[in-house]
Amino acid sequence: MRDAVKAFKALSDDTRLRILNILLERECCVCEVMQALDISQTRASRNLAALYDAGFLKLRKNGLWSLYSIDKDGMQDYLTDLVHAVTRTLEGNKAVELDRERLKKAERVGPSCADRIRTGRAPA
Amino acid sequence: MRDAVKAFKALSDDTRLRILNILLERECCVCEVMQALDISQTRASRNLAALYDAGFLKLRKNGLWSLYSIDKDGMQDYLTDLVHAVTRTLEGNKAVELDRERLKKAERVGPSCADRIRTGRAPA
DNA sequence: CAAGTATATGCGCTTCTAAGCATATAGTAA
DNA sequence: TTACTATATGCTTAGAAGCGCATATACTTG
Repeated sequence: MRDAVKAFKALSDDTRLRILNILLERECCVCEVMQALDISQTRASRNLAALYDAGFLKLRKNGLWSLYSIDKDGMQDYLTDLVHAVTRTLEGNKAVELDRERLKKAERVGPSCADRIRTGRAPA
Repeated sequence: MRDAVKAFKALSDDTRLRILNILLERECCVCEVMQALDISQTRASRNLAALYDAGFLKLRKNGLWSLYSIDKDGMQDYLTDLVHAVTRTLEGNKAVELDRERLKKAERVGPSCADRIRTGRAPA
């Protein structure tokens, strides 16, 4: 039961549902998540870790990048059910559509650069 | 999205998953929940309220009793999906089976009496 | 090797949650 | 009405969660 509680906890947060949403689109590195959701590096990293710990995601390292994606094959069956439920709850949601838009424009650049994109500040 | 988060929050707790489990068996009043899960009146009442607020339960008042049950018909579709997912996560769980056993022996008596049953203390 | 970069994490702060105790509320019964 | 009973709730406290800052870690490149 601990695992089930953990899974539901992982989904009981706005940020993490939004992350799941963009990962349903495609595999992302941390800095792409930052840009798509317009959030800080710490926040992106920590919430990805939470989804990973709960068993929803898999991680592939490529050089400096941590590439997270939904672990469609490795996931427990009941987690797959939950992801479907999430998909349904997010249908037609505005915030979630905006995240998808920003994801399209996201570049695979690091946190400092991504942060400039986020905040609109000029390069140092 | 607020509602979805609320639903997942409602399910991200041991006690509430156990409550859902016994309500899948049958409609219960608060004191039966106390006895089945071996928990206090406050705890039973508050957690039932949380599941109710999230839209999983319906409430029927009969005299002094508040009778809670899973709102199979009135529930949003995605909540139904979640209840199914819960069912699968609880399959074969020992704690949950014990709750079901205790539910069979539970009597529709009030908190003070139920508390004696729970704690094994002699009547005052 | 040193410098640079993408991500993870320790610490601290703030906010949220769970649940106990005591009490309020509402229905019942004499 | 008063006494009793089932449930809800205000107040409080202990613990957990979310996240920012600074820093550590790990990989890459010169």
